[in-house]
Amino acid sequence: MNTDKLFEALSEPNRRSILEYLRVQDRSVGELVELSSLSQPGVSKHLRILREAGLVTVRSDAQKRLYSLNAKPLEQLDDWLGPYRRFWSSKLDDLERFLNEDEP
Amino acid sequence: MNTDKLFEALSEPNRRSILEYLRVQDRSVGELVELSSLSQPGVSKHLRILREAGLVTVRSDAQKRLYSLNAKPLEQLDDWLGPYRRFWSSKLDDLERFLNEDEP
DNA sequence: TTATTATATTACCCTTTGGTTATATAAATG
DNA sequence: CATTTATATAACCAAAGGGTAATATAATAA
Repeated sequence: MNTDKLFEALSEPNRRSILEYLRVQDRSVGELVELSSLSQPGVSKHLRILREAGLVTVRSDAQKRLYSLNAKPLEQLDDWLGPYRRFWSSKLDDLERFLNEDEP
Repeated sequence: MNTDKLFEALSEPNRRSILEYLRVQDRSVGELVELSSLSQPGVSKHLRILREAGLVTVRSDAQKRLYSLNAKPLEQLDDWLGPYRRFWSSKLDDLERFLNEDEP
């Protein structure tokens, strides 16, 4: 899945909220509408973007559509963070200092 | 620093590129212009947004302005990912299965 | 089959975004 | 001080984004 689309999908606060609701349990569109402060089409539009980013999956249950979190793509985000980790980990900063200890 | 602003800043591919350039070494605006495919004002605008998200810092060197990466805010992203990790870590998935082994 | 329920799409609106060119500002240099 | 160099801001524009009401679709229920 595309990294650009992933970041794009995550850039919207309402979409991140939806992911957090789905982290707790699967939800129908109607439930997500109640949980959010959005209209039904609003929620559906966000769900579409999340689906296209691979962050959620749907299955049908009678007339309802149940959405589930699919966190797999977030692993990409974790990977993206990888090279930046050393910059905020103070322990590694110490290690760096140690490795560069040649200078006076 | 604000989480919304952080995600927003990271949602733009050119801005993520700039961060990667700065991960290697500090850069003047002019250098970033050459590295990117953007106009000088274009780069300056992105740098402003990165600055406001706390992801870069500036210092002056003669007429130049040298930008540095500040990865600290990315720790927030790492934290945000926290609760999602268990969803993609297959090892933990195995642990979950084990913990739920009561069911036939 | 018709009506009801649940969701997706369409059509619109307004605001924001990302890009550019032109211009202002700031520092160094002749 | 005038000029050059380097960057930031302003002004502007087209496109995208996010929101809603209205409408289409899909599945169940009467």
